Amino acid sequence: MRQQKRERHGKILAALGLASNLRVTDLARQLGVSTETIRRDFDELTHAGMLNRTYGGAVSSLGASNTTGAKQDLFHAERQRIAEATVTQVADARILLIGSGATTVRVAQQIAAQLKNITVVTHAFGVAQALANNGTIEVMMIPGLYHPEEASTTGGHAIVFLQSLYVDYVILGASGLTGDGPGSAVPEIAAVNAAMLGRAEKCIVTADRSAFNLHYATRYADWPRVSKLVTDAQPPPALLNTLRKSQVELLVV
Amino acid sequence: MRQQKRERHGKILAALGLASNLRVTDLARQLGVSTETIRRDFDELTHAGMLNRTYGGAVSSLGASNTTGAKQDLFHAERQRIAEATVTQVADARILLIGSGATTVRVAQQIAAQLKNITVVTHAFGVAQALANNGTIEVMMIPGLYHPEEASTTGGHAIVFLQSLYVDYVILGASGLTGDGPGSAVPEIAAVNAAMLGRAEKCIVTADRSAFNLHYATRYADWPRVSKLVTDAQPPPALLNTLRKSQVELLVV
DNA sequence: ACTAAATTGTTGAAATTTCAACAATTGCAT
DNA sequence: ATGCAATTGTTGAAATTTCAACAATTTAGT
Repeated sequence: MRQQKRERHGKILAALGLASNLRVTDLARQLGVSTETIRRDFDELTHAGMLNRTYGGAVSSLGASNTTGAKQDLFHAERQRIAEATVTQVADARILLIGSGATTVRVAQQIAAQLKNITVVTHAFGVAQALANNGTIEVMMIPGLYHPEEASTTGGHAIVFLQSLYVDYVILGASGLTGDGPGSAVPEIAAVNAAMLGRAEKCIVTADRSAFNLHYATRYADWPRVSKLVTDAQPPPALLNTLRKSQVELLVV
Repeated sequence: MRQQKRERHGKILAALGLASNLRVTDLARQLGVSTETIRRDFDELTHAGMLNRTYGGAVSSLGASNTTGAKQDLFHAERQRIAEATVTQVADARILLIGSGATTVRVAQQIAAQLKNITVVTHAFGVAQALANNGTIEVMMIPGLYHPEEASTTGGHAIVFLQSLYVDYVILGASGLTGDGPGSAVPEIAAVNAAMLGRAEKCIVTADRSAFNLHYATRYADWPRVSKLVTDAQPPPALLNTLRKSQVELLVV
């Protein structure tokens, strides 16, 4: 009967692929064994790191939680400081645009906590949901093709929509910062960022130190068009020089 | 106090991003409210299609379809049957519109599992995220004001955007089905639904039996404009009669 | 066939969750 | 301020799960 156990474990894992969460009782009936057997199976599979227990059941440990989890934690504290500093820069805003990325979502959470009675236009799902907490903020979603990895809308519809806007500030993230300008690893996002850039009085770029000197094909702006750069470490000398020449206000937190 | 509720819902959603599964008890202690409050929050967020209940907790609905939990979500199995039946009705579609609600999110999950190379236009975050995994489906988000409780876009921008579309099918949910027509509990959603209705060759309404004879102020359609109704139980006689007179094709699964 | 070990089932009590009904509180409009 | 509606808290009983202990069954090796 040793083999039946392996078979069962395989079935359990397969079932987890179909259903995000399983219940001890259902699985016992489904596989024709007692609930205690399933419970013991869960224990073993949990120990092997294949699933996580819930009260009465189990969920896959391969869920969406760990996709970006580790990466986000890496600069968690830094992003928090960047977000807090960025919010102080837009305290007088009445309407603003916010781009996509881990840092901008953090900024949105800070805005939700500190500002009131403003309007935010965004193409990032995470930003919209972060701002929804605050009942006094109106959130406008930009149309477009949904981009799963960035959880944002992109494409022509997004860019056309932006043409009819003009706001106080635009807050953008960046995965790369070079002498040429800020860039994004995702071309579709870069295109939307570029379109956003022209639609605001002032442009604030936020990025942590990991973006320094990272070069991506899709640069979305020239430095002279950027008003402020908020980051968590002193940029390398060459970049620093370009920033000064381009009159970009630098904020290191 | 309405604001605290939205805040909590946002925190719950955020917590789901960190931990793939949450427990009612933990969340209650963490947010400093009673377990019953969390339970009610879960109910509402489930209705919006943002999460799935487990015994004692909840998991993100972004995973896959959930074949368990008859008692957890009272109409879980029914919704699954409705979703499966609905997909068979649109198997020949090349482009379709999908509305918001727990049932339509489930339909989207089924579509992601079964259809390929189609375009879906939606205003519901949950629908977009459900379809994202299937690499062959193009998802277009409708612009508009973000509505936290329904996790959908609404308002004038959404309705104007819809005017430029014409698709094969539109799939809508309904919180109430009366002799007058299908209705939504949320006026903003009803307005978008009404706008969607005119932009498709055929209109399919999906609703579980709990919607029968529920009357809301915001009816979004007359029955003659509905092509099919997919539900899980025989409607009451009066409604049945109206459906027949209005030539609504009825599908009970 | 026999034994020892592993696996699985059974049972009842304890812990936890759910559910419904009702009370208390809060927010908002008149 | 007053009243109404929405939100939240409280309570106790019912349903469900967990846990530990023990019994029954199956497997593997000799």
